[in-house]
Amino acid sequence: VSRKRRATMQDIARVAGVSRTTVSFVLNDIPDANIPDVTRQRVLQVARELDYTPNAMALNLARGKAMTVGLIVRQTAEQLSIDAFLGQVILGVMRVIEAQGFHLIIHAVDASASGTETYVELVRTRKVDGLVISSPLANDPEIKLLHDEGTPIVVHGAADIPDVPSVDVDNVQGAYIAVKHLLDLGHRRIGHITNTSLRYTSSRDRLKGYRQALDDAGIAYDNSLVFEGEFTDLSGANAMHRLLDMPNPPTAVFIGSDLVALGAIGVVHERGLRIPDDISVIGFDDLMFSQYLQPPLTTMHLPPYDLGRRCGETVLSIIRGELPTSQRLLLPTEIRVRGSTAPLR
Amino acid sequence: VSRKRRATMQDIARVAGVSRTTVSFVLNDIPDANIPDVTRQRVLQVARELDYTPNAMALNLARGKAMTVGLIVRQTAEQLSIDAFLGQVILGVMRVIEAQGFHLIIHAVDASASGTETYVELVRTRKVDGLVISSPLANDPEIKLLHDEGTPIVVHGAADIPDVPSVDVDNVQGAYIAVKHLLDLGHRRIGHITNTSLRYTSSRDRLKGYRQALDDAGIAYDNSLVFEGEFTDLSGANAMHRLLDMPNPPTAVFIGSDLVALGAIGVVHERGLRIPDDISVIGFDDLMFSQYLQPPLTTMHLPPYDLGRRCGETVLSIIRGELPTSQRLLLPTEIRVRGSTAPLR
DNA sequence: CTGAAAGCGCTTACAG
DNA sequence: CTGAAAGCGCTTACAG
Repeated sequence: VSRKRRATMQDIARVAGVSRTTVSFVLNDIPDANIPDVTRQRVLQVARELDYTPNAMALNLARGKAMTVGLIVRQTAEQLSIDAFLGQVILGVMRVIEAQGFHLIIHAVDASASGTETYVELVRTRKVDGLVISSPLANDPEIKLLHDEGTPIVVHGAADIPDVPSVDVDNVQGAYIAVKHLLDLGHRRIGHITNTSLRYTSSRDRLKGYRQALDDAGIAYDNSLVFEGEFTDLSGANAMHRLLDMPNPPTAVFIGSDLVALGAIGVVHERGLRIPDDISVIGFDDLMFSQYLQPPLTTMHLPPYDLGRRCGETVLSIIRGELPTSQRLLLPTEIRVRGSTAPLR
Repeated sequence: VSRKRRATMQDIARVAGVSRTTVSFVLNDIPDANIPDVTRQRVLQVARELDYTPNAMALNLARGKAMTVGLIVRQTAEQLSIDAFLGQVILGVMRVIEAQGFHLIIHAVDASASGTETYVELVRTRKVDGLVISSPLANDPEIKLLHDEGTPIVVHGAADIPDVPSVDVDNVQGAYIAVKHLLDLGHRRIGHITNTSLRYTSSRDRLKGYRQALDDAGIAYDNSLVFEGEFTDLSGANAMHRLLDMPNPPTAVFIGSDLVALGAIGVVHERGLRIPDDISVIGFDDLMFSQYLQPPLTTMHLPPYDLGRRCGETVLSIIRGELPTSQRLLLPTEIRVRGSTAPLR
């Protein structure tokens, strides 16, 4: 079962009795090269007979483009396993770039690792023409570095790196809407469990929205009502325990991630409390299963596919040398009011 | 912000005052080339100064290897969005191949599309050295074709293509265990909703396990108790409606996918019935959220990360020219008994 | 209209 | 020990 040697342009040239140049011109449909139709047809015919397919490595080397973009996912194995979004984001990026003849190399790097040598290598070796970096930390030094070197790069999920184009969901606004919803229901003592460490901008922005909403309602920010989640259900469970252990626990809680909410909700049930009767819960992300919880989870819906699509469009436009129209693209989020939130009793 | 031109071996050779050959020998640490240490150090020094990184396109062209493997996902956008496994499988493949210096190109192709021109192109253009194909249909003609042409290829999630190496979960055994569990609880009238169309081998194998378990218990197979799911919660809802509309509905149902089960469970609740009191439900896949349902879903646990890992190891060994030790690798599945199944009343 | 030639950046026998 | 040269498979000015 040895691999059969594939035909090259050289082979076509030989069989068709023309030069490699002519073959290249015909196959690439070069407009200026006025190849007579007889020659053209002959070349095409031979190419078909030899089952010719261009060698991408040679072609890309000659053209100086890898025709590949890298998608860097900054998450640990665990986070990745439960991130229901990833598939959609990947798909969005993929569809857009494949439509332009590019392919997608995906690479995961642990959030903990410095990661310098991993994805920087991808661009230094020119295996990729550009990068989409998902969920980086608040200040990844490599990103700025790569960007300053002229690497086409777009950040998804964090946006405070100066000058680097980014696509993100409007976390501040989303969190604001979520907390506003609770306030409108009459809640005044509202807890918050972040989606992850405050080293992540998503987490910081959602906290900011939470604070703004409270502020606008004239409620003082109480730091003892805020706990950090860590992308996991377990972290949500821990935080909820501490919230419920308080002498004066909140009547509602805004959780920055449906996944984290899952663990938190489990704890509420474990303790024999009822949602939303005893405590209202609103999440963030609108994961697929959120609507199936008992009661269905009120949450903020994100557009993961669109996020991927916009990321893809942005890198491509930078690669093509067009400047992106917007340096920073914020996609809106939408509230999905379901059964887990109710008026304060 | 124009991209700065990166140094080439030529540059190093010029600056260090040696030939490109010598540079290549030093940088690649060729054992036979007995380069004197002074020369070696000088070359390495210059390489460092020029911030040299080899050009992957040139290197790969010269070596005739793309150092890339493709992961083909045969799912529609919708399926992909809710497939919580994908992330883990991708990660498993990635970790293994990156450890060997390879990268992962991921490509989704609609289950409906014939898909000939999409991923076959990936290998014809030599953009990838091998392929992992996930969840193909029962008989994808391209796979056999590629395999016969000598393409290193491993199939994940279907395994009845002659001679083509595959890695899968033991679906027959898993389904058998699941149904056996219901039988042991005293159920005799057991419905089945498949995970997807019977064109998929996973679906067929799970149906087979269901039949075997019934058979071993001396229960005749009743076709009217079996409905096809389609990877979606909605399809599960539809099937459950039909099951419950029967004059003599089942007391338990084995659903070939937790996702499909989600829809089915919703219908049970909608109708005011209780799980497991009125009907026992067992799923398959053990998705992350399954344990959080009310009641927690009894289901069969799969090892997605390991599946990815084994797939990666297998393609790599084929690429390296070692024959895979096992043509067909079946990973075991484990039952997770939780609250959704109970003894027949 | 078409070919010879140089180039993309690397590898690797083959000579000295 | 090290260099000149051919090769990987393509592109693309530059001549005729």
